[in-house]
Amino acid sequence: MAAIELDRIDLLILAELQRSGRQANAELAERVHLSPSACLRRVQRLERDGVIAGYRAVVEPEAIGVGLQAFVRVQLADHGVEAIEAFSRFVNQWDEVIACHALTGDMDYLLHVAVQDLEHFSRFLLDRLLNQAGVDDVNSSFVLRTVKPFRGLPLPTLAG
Amino acid sequence: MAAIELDRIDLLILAELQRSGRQANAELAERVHLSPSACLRRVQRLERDGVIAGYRAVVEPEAIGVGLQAFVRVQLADHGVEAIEAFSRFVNQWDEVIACHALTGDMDYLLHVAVQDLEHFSRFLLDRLLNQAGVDDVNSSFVLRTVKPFRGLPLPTLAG
DNA sequence: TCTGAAAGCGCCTGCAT
DNA sequence: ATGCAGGCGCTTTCAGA
Repeated sequence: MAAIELDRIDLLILAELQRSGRQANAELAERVHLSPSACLRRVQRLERDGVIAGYRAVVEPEAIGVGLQAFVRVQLADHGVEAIEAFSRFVNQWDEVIACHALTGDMDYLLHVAVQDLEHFSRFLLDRLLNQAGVDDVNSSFVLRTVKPFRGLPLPTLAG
Repeated sequence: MAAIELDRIDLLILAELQRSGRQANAELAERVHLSPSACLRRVQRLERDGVIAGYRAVVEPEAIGVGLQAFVRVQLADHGVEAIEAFSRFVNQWDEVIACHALTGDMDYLLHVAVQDLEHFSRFLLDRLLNQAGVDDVNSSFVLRTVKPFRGLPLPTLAG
């Protein structure tokens, strides 16, 4: 999966599509100094090879009523395979959890949570996370300010 | 900015575009049971009002050599306005930092870091974060597994 | 591989409802 | 607000280098 050759132009295309994923192929072609047909073939190849996994609209949280985000560090009560898989199923079906990673360190998981307000978060924490998921300990931190929003992954050679 | 009325169809459109941001307008229109022109108008309005902030290609980390991700909790040495702004400038210009939030709790910031490998991370930590950014203390956790990748924000009414 | 041309399709503006 | 119709631009395929 990691043995796909990407040349300089591929990386330029990826950088452009991470920045602006819906620009017309003609425009993209001009930016990377290629003809539209050659550019399209490269994009389609990147999609087929799974380098580009998809495209997503970036939605402004406040516009849809997401007024509070939190990062919740979680430790499970039971580290058996079944408990781990059950926890994975739960976080995948809860919409408030917008991302979840298993981490090294003294806590097992880091959850990125998006909710309307503190009351919504409280319900999520008490009714769902602490009640259903087999969780032993949680540690919540609320987002005060987004210093750097996600704008895409760093690309080799183009990066510093 | 938060006083924009979104009806049920707007939310359906947002859900669709978060899932698949580059689908043709005709396809989107059919999915939300609208004519293409009516659908396009709504999408353009959502873009103009800033509800849709943009579109982004989703790139597979491993395909571009990002083999290690980490979450780094950071405490600043100095909490003056200048030190805070300097830190913000640094994380915004470092490509390895793919997201950064100021948090409540005993640490000031949470950095989401994407690098090639542990050696790359080591250079980032020692040369950049600890050396230049006015940092007092750091706590790094590495991503073992992504249990739930980011797939978009939760939308009211459509969510549970 | 790329470029260039030709054909088909979808976008996007009118205007009417 | 939605739907319909037209011009226009883009996407996409196919030869040729």
